[in-house]
Amino acid sequence: MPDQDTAVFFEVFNEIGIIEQLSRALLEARLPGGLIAPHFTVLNHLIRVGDGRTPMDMARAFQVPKTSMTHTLKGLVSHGLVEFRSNPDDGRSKQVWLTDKGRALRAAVIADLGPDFERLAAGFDMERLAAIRPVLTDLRKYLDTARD
Amino acid sequence: MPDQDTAVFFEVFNEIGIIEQLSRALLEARLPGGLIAPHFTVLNHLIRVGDGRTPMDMARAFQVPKTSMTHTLKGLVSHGLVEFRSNPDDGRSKQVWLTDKGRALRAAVIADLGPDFERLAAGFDMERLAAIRPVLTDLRKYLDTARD
DNA sequence: TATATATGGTCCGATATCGCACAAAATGGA
DNA sequence: TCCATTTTGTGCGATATCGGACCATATATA
Repeated sequence: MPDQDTAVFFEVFNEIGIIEQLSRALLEARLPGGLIAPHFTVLNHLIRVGDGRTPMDMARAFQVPKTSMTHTLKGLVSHGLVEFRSNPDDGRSKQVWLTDKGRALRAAVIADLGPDFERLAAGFDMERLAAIRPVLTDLRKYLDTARD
Repeated sequence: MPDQDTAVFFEVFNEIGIIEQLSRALLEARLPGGLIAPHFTVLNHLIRVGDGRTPMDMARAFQVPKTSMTHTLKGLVSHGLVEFRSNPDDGRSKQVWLTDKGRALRAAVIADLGPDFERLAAGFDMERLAAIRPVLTDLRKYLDTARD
């Protein structure tokens, strides 16, 4: 029988897993053909933390194998949404930079999601949602640092 | 520029996506070889809502294509964790039942996660985590009904 | 400096995910 | 009842994910 704290984690992670699947479906419904959630996630990450990250930086940030990141980036490059530049500080690695097309696509997808979110906001208490955001942010940061 | 409500949804879904990836890594580190998160998720779902669901029931519950569910269930059957029974009410479909081995495995994995969660609980304010759980549950239910 | 070890990225093969098409069975309407 | 439509599950091919191996480069150590 799990104790109280572990039960809370278990239940929270379980709910988060289901919500992630549902929200991913919402997102992918607005992505152009050939792009899936991981592609958008990378574009978004590069906006949030800034251009010029290396593939390994992002593989670690998303806790995915570096081979998966290679593959995702290859898709983004082939669509002209990001570009590689050599890393002046480290000959082994590359930097990933957004193209104008990449920035524009991210903005367009977010704009397209607007009506979806508007519709959802009409049926849910947004005060409660806004209230949990800081906790989720802290939890995300905590889990991110707690893995070693 | 997205309005306030859509921004909240966007940020919450973004945090949830990252937390899901991190928590999935925690889970899969405790699963025996050959099993990945979707396998465990199915076992867990069958405990939560009860045995005897059909593959389509679960594909809908997880918002996953039915072909993906077929594949996941095939893996669980091959490991002896669930079994199919014919559906007396509908000749097209099957029912999925947990085996003793399946129930035991789920319990063992949860037990193995205990220490991980204990360690995490030591560094995070569990009051705040417990407080967001009902909101996540309501959000999950809301999103689940809002898709049509 | 010379060498061993660690790290970044890619290739390759195995498994997972998913859209499409199909067959079997159920449902609904004439 | 008959037939069209819907629904459930699976086979198949294309893409995604991931572990292991590998090379190039950086870092640590003697």
